[in-house]
Amino acid sequence: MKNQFVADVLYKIADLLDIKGEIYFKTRAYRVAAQTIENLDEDIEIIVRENRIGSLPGVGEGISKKIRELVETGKLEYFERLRKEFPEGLLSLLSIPGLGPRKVASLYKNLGITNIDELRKACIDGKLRDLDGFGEITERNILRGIHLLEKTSGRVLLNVAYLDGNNYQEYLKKFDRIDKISIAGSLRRMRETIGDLDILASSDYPDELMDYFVKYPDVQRVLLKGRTKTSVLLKDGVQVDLRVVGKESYGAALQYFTGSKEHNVHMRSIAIKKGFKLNEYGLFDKKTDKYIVGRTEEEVYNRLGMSYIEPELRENRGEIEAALENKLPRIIEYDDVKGDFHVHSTWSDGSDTIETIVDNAKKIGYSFIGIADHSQSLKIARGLSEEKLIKKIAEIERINKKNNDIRVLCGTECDIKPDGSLDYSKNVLKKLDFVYIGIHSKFKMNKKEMTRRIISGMENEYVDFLAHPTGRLIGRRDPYEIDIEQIIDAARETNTLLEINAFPDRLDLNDINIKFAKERGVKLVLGTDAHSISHLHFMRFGIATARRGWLEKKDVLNTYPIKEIEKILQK
DNA sequence: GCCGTTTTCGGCCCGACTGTTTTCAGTCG
Repeated sequence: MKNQFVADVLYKIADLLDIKGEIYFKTRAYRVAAQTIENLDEDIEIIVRENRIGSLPGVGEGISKKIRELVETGKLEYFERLRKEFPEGLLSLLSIPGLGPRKVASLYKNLGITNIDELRKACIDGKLRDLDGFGEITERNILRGIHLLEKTSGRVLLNVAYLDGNNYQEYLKKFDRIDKISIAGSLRRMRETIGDLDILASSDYPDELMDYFVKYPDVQRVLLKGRTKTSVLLKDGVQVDLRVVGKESYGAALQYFTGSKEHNVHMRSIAIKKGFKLNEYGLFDKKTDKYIVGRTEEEVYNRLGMSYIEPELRENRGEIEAALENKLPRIIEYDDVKGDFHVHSTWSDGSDTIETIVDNAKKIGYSFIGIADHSQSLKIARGLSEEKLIKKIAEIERINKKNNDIRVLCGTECDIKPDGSLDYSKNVLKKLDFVYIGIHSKFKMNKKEMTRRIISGMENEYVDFLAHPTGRLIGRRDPYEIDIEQIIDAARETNTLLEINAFPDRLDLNDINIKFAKERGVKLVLGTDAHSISHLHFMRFGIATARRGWLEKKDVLNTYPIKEIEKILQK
């Protein structure tokens, strides 16, 4: 699929046009089109072939032509020309906090700055302060921005932000003149990475609340401070924004600050069409400015003729249209999951014994727990030989006899070898309660070979689940070269469930592919890939990703009663 | 550049804060 490639080119065109000083609405048009392509659950090449580009929302005549050229030739003349007008590194300057297209253009035009290193030097030399609109403070802020960008690459993983957010929220709840408080922003939507953390509160004492907010022990620096908005930088590099609004605006503000930006833009344009004005203070009559609703999010959605939209769905991927028709799926809830399939024990590279894992699973309230250790060829992770695996099956039988309130399932995470064969014989595989397969070596095969390798694995009759299907590690390793559509189709044909690996740096499959798999009739299975009992709680992030992929309870094996799961696995 | 219960031209989401100004442009979300 070339979808991401096409979207990236459109985003870059928008950035370049911004720097060129093109009108805002033109560059926005490119970004809207890019977002549409990015969120498609269909291959753009097929859409081009069938002459359906023009029917995509936000894609008109001009951009249609450009997409066609890009898909058919792999290049775009217009983009190449535009790119030649500016040096290569200029776009990277836009990712520095505080620098937008106007300032970047001025830096380039007046000082000839083309990349981050040159900008850093110019700041240190005090060259920026003479430019219109720049000063000494700007220089310092840019230097800080560069430092921050290099330290954190701008975003943190969901689990880090989740912990920071909850701890901060607990601290703020101790302020006794606070009425309401919620996490908002991309953390509330449970995106896989979080740029900064948004917290919303309502209080009749905003000044005192802001004073209390900046005294949090983990605060490194206060970035800005006002009556309604204050931002701080935590010691771990995460930025936290607190917004304070009145009670009558709380729902509208929560809706607004939860985003996504694209969801909000769409919401507001619907409000306008229906004769309203929507902002963070409420829903107002467009003509008279009279306040209509705003205390709760439900009120806002309902008054606009929509059903309530869960935060995880708010990415402008069709949820607004579905809510208008009252056709949103009832997505899986966080307490629907009855157990975990993907847990490593001391038998391979896990740090806890099966008994400890079982005790913790019981405490969580699970009705089953699946132990899936590595297979024999994965020496680095102390993969089990067939003999050892047989012994492990016996140990799990013993543990099951001692425990009536939880069922322990013995599985494996069996390696798919480069030739597509599996790392255990069928004789052994058939003795297990379930079989995960996964890629753990030779990641750099070409697309055709890698796709064939994985599909060969799935064709084995004893295989139940495909672990971390794309192999990506967020921020560290790209997905393997695979044809995800072929994999999804093969999963349906071979009755293999695709995993949503809940480990925070994997979250694999991701939300878009999950939605795609569901639409193709494939079921999914959640696994934490826990290597210690503290990782069992990562399940939350897997469920969040399932919710972002529009999954319902029935789409996820972990929500079924254990009797039914055993029946399904025996087939 | 896109789009149409305000429509084929003229809008396009909108408010807060900062730094640089002396009334506002730029950035952010």
